[in-house]
Amino acid sequence: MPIIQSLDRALRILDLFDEQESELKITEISRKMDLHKSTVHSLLKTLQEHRYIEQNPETGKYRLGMKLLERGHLLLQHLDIRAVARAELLELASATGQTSHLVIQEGREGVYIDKVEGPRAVIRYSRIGRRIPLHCSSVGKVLAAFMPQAELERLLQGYDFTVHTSRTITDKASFIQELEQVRRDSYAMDDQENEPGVRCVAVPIRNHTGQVIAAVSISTLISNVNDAELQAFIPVLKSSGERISNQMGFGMVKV
Amino acid sequence: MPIIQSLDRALRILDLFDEQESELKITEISRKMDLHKSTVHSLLKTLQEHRYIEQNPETGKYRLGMKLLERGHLLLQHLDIRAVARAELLELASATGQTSHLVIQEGREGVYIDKVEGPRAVIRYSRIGRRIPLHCSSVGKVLAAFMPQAELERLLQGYDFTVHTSRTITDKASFIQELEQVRRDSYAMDDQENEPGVRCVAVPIRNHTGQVIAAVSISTLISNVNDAELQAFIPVLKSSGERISNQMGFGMVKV
DNA sequence: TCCAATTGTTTTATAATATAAAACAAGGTT
DNA sequence: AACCTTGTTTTATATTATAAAACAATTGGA
Repeated sequence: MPIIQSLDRALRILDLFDEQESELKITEISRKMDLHKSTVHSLLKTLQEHRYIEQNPETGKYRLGMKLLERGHLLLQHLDIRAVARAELLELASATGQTSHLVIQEGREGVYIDKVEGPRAVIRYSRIGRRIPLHCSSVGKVLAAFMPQAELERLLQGYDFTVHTSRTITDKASFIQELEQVRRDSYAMDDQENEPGVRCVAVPIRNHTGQVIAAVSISTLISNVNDAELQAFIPVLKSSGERISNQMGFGMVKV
Repeated sequence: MPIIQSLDRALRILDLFDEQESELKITEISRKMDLHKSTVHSLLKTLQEHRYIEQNPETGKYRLGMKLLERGHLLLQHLDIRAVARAELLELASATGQTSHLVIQEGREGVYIDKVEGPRAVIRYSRIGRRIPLHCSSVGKVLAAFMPQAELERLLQGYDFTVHTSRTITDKASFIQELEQVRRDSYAMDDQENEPGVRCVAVPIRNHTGQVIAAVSISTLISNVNDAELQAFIPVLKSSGERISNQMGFGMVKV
């Protein structure tokens, strides 16, 4: 495998640090790497320029730099939530027989980014990439309920509570009350508010900082799924949401 | 400033990724960097070997690798302990009037990584970055007592029990016995073993896995602090150590 | 289905750079 | 004050990184 020796060496310098050794001297690195100290110096100065390494001004020693944190966070953001959630969506669809969705927020709407139809599913309208309103969908209520307060206030400025069915929430005060209920219950339901005859429940998905980044839901027809069956789906869905969140880093102890 | 060009280029490749672009093709990187694609390929393969970059097997594109997360977490650990402990050191110094230290292990010694001098403090010899022996200091005894058994055995192989005062422990058997006492008491004391006239007590700091990663101590002069006063410092110090450990994730249960 | 275009990967000659020896500057210890 | 250690700088040259060329694999369009 082709390799760039000087890059290889620099990355191995980054590996020298561990929990006990947060700082290292040039001469220590030189000895551990069996490289001349002026070679080590050049490598360190390049790493330093890019902020992967910094020099403690008090001791002259070197330590890991903030760029690692920055790039590491970016990586976390990129972890494909779809890939992580896919197995859970399959499991939900199988366990309930219904359609399960994965939705993220884009601006003032939700967007379907994945969907699995169960064996008894008859919900066909949703499509990946399609948008869904926040005020009258279970996933939308979840996303709105758990967004930061300031962001929610900005969202509601001039928000258009379009009527979808006779049961749609159409005023701000009722919506806010609904969101408080969602926070208490840790799930949301839209009971024919978006589509006549269709009931959905949704729960939040959190990332490593606890921030809600998506919602996962189960969608049903009232003609196919009675009240008791729907209620029984809620803990199953909650467990699923928790597992996805864990895989997204939520609950990982601050390290 | 001296610079390694190939390292510089590799680190700039890592900078190309952002929130919108989590994956990049070799040809895209080649164009953005104005480098030949075989040059880019070599850089990417070296980064990949060290897990700073990985290749999506489905698309052939490249993305940031898990090593950034790992090194980033390590950095967080290093940052946190000083920042987290700083407030406690200030509190300890204030509450006891003495000097408080934060020490981590490096090889066969401890290293001061922070220090706060209290209003009644007269201990001046310690300096950040300075090393301290494990066998005759309170912080050293803590670090040795709570390290993994195999690591302790390796440490003691050929360990030089240098004499610092007439009270220094100078043989392995006595030292091991002392460490057993430290484990039972959950604190260590050096009673003029490192420096005549100086007595110190120290307690462990644990991370989220329970591993001891540092020690925090109070240092006193026997001429300024009598036995009863020193004994009264111990529970204060223990509480401080526990608070620091909690902030380092120790004791947190995974959701 | 076939073919062209594009992209990823490999090889290797040589232009360009990384390396370390030597020297200097700064800090720490005795 | 003197000596030792460590960090930093300079520069000749040994060594490597680079890219041109070629090949392999994949993708997209007709």
